[in-house]
Amino acid sequence: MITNIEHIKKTIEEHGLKPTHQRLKILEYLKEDISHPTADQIYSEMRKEIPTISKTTVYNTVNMFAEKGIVNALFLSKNELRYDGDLSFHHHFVCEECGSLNDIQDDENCKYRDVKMIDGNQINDVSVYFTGICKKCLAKKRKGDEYE
Amino acid sequence: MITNIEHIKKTIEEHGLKPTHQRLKILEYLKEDISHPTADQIYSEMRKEIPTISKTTVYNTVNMFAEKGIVNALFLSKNELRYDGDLSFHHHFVCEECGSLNDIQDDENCKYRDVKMIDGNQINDVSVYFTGICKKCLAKKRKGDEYE
DNA sequence: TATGCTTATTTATAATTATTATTAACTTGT
DNA sequence: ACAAGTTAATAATAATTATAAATAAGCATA
Repeated sequence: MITNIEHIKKTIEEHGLKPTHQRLKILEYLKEDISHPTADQIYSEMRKEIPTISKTTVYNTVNMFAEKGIVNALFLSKNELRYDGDLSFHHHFVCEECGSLNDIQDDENCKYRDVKMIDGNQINDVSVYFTGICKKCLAKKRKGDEYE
Repeated sequence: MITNIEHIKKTIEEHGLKPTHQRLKILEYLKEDISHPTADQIYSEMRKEIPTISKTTVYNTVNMFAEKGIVNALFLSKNELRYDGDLSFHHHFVCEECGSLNDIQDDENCKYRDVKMIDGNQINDVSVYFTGICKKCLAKKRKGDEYE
């Protein structure tokens, strides 16, 4: 699926927002970048193309996007609110060693996917977060062990 | 299960920490209170019994507890880091309307409970967060509809 | 049991950082 | 050109962390 600029524009308009230059660029970036950037990282990236952009605009825009459900806000660790333009059902893994964040594809182990109601509460969304030690850090550890 | 002060003390010592008055009281509170308080709420509560306690101590203590795995840190929304003294496997539900936070007991729908490895990454912990509209807010809405 | 010494812990203060509020300037469509 | 919405610059707020001084606890020695 190609996420071209026309598609981006359509998404923004469909949610009742005007497709301004800033909004188009920010959403385009969030759809293409898989690193789940913070508002500050988005700001730095946007300044390359829109040098006059302000942090306020970035915050306003991503907040609106998140409210409208155009992107997902990820609460992964203290002082780090990240944004994810990938709306497909997937999970997130944070490495306790290096702090890296990776997507985990749902493999049918989470049966909550289609749950609509629990204990009388209406469920709109489910997020699954994993923490542990990532592939790379495990390899590094094993390599370290050889010389101990 | 009674979480008495001796048990609290043992838990702290077993994790290599000295069972100071402040630490005992903070952990005792986190084990008894089910409201998942923020650091600030813990600070307010502790001042009732330890009027000289500082915020720094609260932050240091809960950070250490979370690092050692004595309590869980919950990242639920921006600007709100909450702490949970209940280490049993359970999930959390945040109401989009009123912001309330409730526990959700695991009902075997999350098969990730015992997963130890995904894509070569070592999994140490899994957290499931639900968002939606809580029982109370649903009732309020229905009541409101009657008069529309 | 008391005394000093050492280290860990707590406290008070200041600094930092992420985010939001405010308001003026700017765009865009009619 | 006008009106409405959007952006940008600045200031304000709030959560958290850093720093360093004060306190408390542990322990050996007398």
